[in-house]
Amino acid sequence: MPRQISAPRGTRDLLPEDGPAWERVESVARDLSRRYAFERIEVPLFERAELFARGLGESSDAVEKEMFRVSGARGSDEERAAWALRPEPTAGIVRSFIENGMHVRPGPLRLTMIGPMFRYDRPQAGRYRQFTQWDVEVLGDAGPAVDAELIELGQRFYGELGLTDVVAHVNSIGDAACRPAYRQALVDYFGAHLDRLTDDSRRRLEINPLRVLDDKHLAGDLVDGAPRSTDHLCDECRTHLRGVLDLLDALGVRHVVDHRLVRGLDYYTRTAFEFAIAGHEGQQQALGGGGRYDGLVELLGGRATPGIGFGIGLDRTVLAMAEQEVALPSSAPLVAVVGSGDDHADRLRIAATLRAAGLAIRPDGSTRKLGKQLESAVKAGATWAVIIGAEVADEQVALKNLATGEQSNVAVDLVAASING
RNA sequence: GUGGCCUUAGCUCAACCGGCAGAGCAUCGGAUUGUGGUUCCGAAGGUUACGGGUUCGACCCCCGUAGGCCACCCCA
Repeated sequence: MPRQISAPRGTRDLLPEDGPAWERVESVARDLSRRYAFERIEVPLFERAELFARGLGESSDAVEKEMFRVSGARGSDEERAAWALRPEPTAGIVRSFIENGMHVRPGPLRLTMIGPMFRYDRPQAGRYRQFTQWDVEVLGDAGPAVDAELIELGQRFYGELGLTDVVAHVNSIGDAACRPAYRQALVDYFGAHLDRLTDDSRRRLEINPLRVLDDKHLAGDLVDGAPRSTDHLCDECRTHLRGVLDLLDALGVRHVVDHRLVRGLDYYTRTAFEFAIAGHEGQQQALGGGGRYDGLVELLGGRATPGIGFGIGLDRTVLAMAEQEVALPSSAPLVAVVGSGDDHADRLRIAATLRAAGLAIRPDGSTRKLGKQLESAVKAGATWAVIIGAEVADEQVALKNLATGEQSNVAVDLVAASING
């Protein structure tokens, strides 16, 4: 017996019973993408590692310790270390935007994608090394209206899935004009309380002071006394944030201003937001997040173009739906086609006819007795059975409702209407 | 990357102090040749995660590895 091989750490298989919830989540995401006029884009699952290092920032966790390196079979060590699986979608999409000269397209450009992301992190419930995100990006729109529109879109997504208790956390972390002063204010403040910081935070204070605010070990009074980014915004950033918040109020979108929300990636400017679910204080409460990245396109070599987007974690969304026991819409009826003896030609012929009429058909391929075939049909989730007998000579079959047991002879042409009626 | 708990049949779990690995559910087959769900009978399913060690003897004790869960770090 060969040794058994198991799935890589931090990955899992989606099994047939997981299908309906994922179908639901993906179909709502796709339908909202359509209704919000996003166009589909696909970019590679791996890129040059340098793209992520430059785009997300060397000091971001995703680059510093979660980069999932891949190597080609040939080439120098240098070449083989040059690739990484994407930890998030934005850098690749912006790369594609620049590379394909998309700035000449009529803007603003609204792009969307659903696909797997990879982070070499320690696995935990709701945290995987391969996970799936629904991503939307808008390039070429600097105004606050699009910020509000995206936050509203995220909230609508959860709402349409039946997830309650999702709150949008919103903050502004300023831009190139005002962030340096805010950084300095944080350095001054936390520098005066070095003894109360963790080692990690002391290190962050030098590399990226904003992220000290992320530290959950920070004492409450230290947090309350810390400088707030919203108090250090330049006029443009303050006006922008005001605009976003006013629009959210006008739209009735549930949100809170969260002064500790700074986001882990370096490319964000101004608006940062996160969708958090209640009841997960601390842990994996972030179902999705995003923000504005007005400097990223230029940073990656394109002409200056404002951008904003979000990524929503579909794994955590599915998990939250299971926890809250959200009901899934009932699926289309499944019809089994059963018969007796070796009448498979009739079974398959009628199955094809019914499929052409749009029904989901599961023909029984066995020669087992009818009772066994019906039993297996029920176990497979069929709600109707088409039983083929002598009447097939007149293009008639017995149509049985497996829930009620009712049965009657119906012309093959009328089966679909009988079931759907 | 740090720490704690855990791993026995597909699933949920038993197995006394170290003495022949079991049950329920699920699966498959059968209960006088055309109708399922209940019931009854039966079958199959295991290198006890993997590798070493101690012992006459290891699911059980020791070491290592892998994986899972939880809490950190951080995030989706």
